[in-house]
Amino acid sequence: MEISALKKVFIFSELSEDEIGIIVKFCRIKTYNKGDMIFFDTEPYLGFCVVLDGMVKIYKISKDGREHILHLVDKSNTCAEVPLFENSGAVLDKDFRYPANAMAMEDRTEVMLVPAGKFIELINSSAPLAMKMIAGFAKRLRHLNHHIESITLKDVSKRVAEFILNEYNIKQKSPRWEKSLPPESIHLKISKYDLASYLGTILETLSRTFKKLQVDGIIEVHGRIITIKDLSRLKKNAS
Amino acid sequence: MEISALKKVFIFSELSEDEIGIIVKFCRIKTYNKGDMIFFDTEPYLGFCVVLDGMVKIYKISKDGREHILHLVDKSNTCAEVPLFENSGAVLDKDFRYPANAMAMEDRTEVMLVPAGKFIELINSSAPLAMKMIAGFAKRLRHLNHHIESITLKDVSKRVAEFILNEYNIKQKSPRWEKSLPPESIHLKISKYDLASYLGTILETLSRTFKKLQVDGIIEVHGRIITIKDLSRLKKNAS
DNA sequence: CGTAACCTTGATTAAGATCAATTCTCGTGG
DNA sequence: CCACGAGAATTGATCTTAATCAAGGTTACG
Repeated sequence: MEISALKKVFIFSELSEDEIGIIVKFCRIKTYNKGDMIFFDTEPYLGFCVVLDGMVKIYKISKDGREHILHLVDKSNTCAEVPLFENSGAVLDKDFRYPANAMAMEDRTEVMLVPAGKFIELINSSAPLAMKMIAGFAKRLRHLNHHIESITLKDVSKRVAEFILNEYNIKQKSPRWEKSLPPESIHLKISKYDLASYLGTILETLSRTFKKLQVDGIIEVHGRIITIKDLSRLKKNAS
Repeated sequence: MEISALKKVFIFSELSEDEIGIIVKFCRIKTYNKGDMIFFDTEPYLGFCVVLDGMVKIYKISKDGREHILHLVDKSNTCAEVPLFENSGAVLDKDFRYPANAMAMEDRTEVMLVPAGKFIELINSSAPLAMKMIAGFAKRLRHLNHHIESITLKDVSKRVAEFILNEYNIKQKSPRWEKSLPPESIHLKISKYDLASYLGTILETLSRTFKKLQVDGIIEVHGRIITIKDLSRLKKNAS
């Protein structure tokens, strides 16, 4: 793992190579295969995770066994930073647990664990780093607010349309992440089961919703490839 | 407005009276009546708000006119801080808007506006203040995650039970906020219409849900007073 | 005592969850 | 190369929950 890759991690992006070097020294990097657990919500909290490669899902299991995905963390993003700041530094408390479960979604998912105590020390001494943390949280807050809004105010079909549009826009911004794909197509990075859970519905309903959008000539679905056939109608659908 | 009251505001709690004095100097305090708008989501962003007294609801209106309450901000809490950090300091941008609408829920709701630019300067120079901001965001993130989980995984009846329990627990912690109320009763600070919106449902459904819990002997509802009759069953109900 | 805001209740409908049965896809070993 | 089997996805039939539509009741307050 080279330090340059870590500069892409948002909360580290403002730091110098030297500063990143200091952080890396007290971290542990581990590689997981698809389906491997990274942490459980029953485990004591040790620190937050940086996903260096692959994809991680953060999810909860309700009492009756249903699963709900809180978010999907891909390369260069972080998870489980929130508990860092919840107890004003008293993270060493043995009763402190991870707030959810984390599972690797791809083979060779690489995760760096940043120990809580060490990191708190560092952030206390660096205002710019603290600012970067805040910005990251702000972004996520905004996203969650929007997500709640979607789930409570929109029906499944609108949420799906919105999701596709969103992925499409992200793809437009980052030039050719996948080259073999035509520009009007997107590639789902997760299974439809997981996507359904993320959108606050279930697999069957998602499947039917895709079908309807397809029959209406708005999109085309081939496995994990979704091709937009009628962008303006898709937009209208997302409302 | 005395400075001591501002020390109760979470993000200011770490500051000295002198430092708070500096902040207050560049802020503007305004009083609103019930139903008055504090800001609209179409308005340019000027800064964040501290609710000094009363209650404020933060909400969005969907295209078809439905309203959804994102959160309720009471005395000593803040709102609209997220945009502060979203544009890495470029908050002076005229295109920057408030992310939602804010309305006063009570007469004589007192709100202090903290201008974005001035506050960013301040926070850049103060690590403890930055830490406080982060902690506040972390707390809110946790709450939103939990809220999403509730809305997607639980039915209305469970959400209502959970809400009542939560209010009950908060009341237990803060000794005698309302003295005339028996300990097993809670007082809704908002209308049932607003509560329904907050819980991701509608007034009629909430009304029926209260009714069912009442018929089952779990709670008793008299206007805005809810009395818990069977705590253990309420807990079981919240699952 | 009248009216407006707030709340309750009932009847109906629609969206989506659940249950169940297939089919599709793809990696693995024979 | 084929066959098998597991996981993923589709499709259909049915059922449940909660939204919608509609009407009436309560409360608060001038």
